[in-house]
Amino acid sequence: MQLEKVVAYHKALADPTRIRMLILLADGERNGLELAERLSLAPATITHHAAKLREAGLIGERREKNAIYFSLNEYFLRDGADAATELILRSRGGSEREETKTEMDESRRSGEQARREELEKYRSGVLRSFFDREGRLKSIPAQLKKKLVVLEHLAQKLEAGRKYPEKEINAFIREVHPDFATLRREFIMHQFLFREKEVYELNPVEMWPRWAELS
Amino acid sequence: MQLEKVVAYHKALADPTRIRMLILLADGERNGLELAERLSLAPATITHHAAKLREAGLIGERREKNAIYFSLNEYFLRDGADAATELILRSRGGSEREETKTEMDESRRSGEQARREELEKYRSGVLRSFFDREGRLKSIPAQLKKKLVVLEHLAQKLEAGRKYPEKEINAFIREVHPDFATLRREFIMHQFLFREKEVYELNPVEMWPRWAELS
DNA sequence: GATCTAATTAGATTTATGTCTAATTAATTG
DNA sequence: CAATTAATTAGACATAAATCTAATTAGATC
Repeated sequence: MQLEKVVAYHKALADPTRIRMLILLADGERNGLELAERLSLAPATITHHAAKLREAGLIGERREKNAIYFSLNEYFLRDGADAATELILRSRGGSEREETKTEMDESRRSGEQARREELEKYRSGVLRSFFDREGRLKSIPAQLKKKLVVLEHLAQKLEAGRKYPEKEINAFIREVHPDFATLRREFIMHQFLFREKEVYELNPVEMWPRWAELS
Repeated sequence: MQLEKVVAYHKALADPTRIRMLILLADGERNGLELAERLSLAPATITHHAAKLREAGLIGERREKNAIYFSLNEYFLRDGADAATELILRSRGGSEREETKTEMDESRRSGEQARREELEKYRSGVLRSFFDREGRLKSIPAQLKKKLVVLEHLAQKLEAGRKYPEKEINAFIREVHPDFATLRREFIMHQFLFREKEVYELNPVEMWPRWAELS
């Protein structure tokens, strides 16, 4: 998933030897033995680190004779850095009030409490109007906020960390609505689920969209 | 040093739990127990991760009552990402020829060989004219390229990985030139050395400036 | 095909890291 | 000051990671 990608990227850069390799490569191609020599390491160690950099997409390689020349993938380097900040900061932005709890007096606090209740009322209202008594989805809401409420409700029935093959996801969705293809796509688009080669998995809740902040 | 800072930053982000904490914090302050609850972890685990995020400067904290509220330091998040790409890509840029070894025929190759010899000739020329027979520096070159040759020459006499207290560095420099303050500053400015509270240490050679590419 | 060079794999070792439980400290409130 | 709540520390455990040596594979060359 996105999260794991970001973690892998940072893991790749979380070692001084690998950074030094990249600095060297930023200056031009180098083969394994050259890198080993420059960094005073055994060739096997270079192979080890090269594998990690390769997985993160940070280097390219090219064979010449029986040597392999590594090069820096500058694009991925910049791109990975962006992906991380975006993943983390994506959500934040809407409210932006930044009002600390210290400053909140009792009346405000109960105002917050009231808001929570109001949201829950909105939520249950949406659910009541879009699901029938058997728990089947009558239709897919057109309005974004309502759609997210519905998707969240369904996503909560899935198990965190468990891997669902496509068939299973389809079956799960079909239990509540015939158009499993559309709903499956919505789950992906809105980051409730992520797919990795035909296998679906729940994203951590922090990555789910926050409909409460929508108009 | 810079390198270690960059590594520490990436280490901090190289764990899914910590990323999830930051995502949560991007949405607003949270105290330890709240985080533990949201992530289904023991409070002690949050303390552990908070320490790492704190070291990397990625979070701020604020005490209220007997709870501690953490918040995302958005500035450091973006800044750290930049620092990394800059450290790696800094040097590259000058030549930019990007001509692979495959394309190089024999004549080109010997041209490269010739260049290397020429550089070495330049280098020894500079050293001969700026150092006297006792190995003392006659004067600090004004021209950047020559200055770098001189600094590199001196830096090579220091031991990689060893920590030099200020006194020692001063003594080392004074052996070849009376103005140790100026030279010490030059070493820092040009990234041969880095300082961390009165202690100096050699940067890895990849971080040294490449005078060969200067005019 | 024998030889050489470069890279990889396998396996061992050591160190670092993430998580937990239990005990402890810190601050707040009755 | 007793009781409560939140955070930290200490220690244990399990897993992951970095490095090395030795053996193996891959390609090129004689």
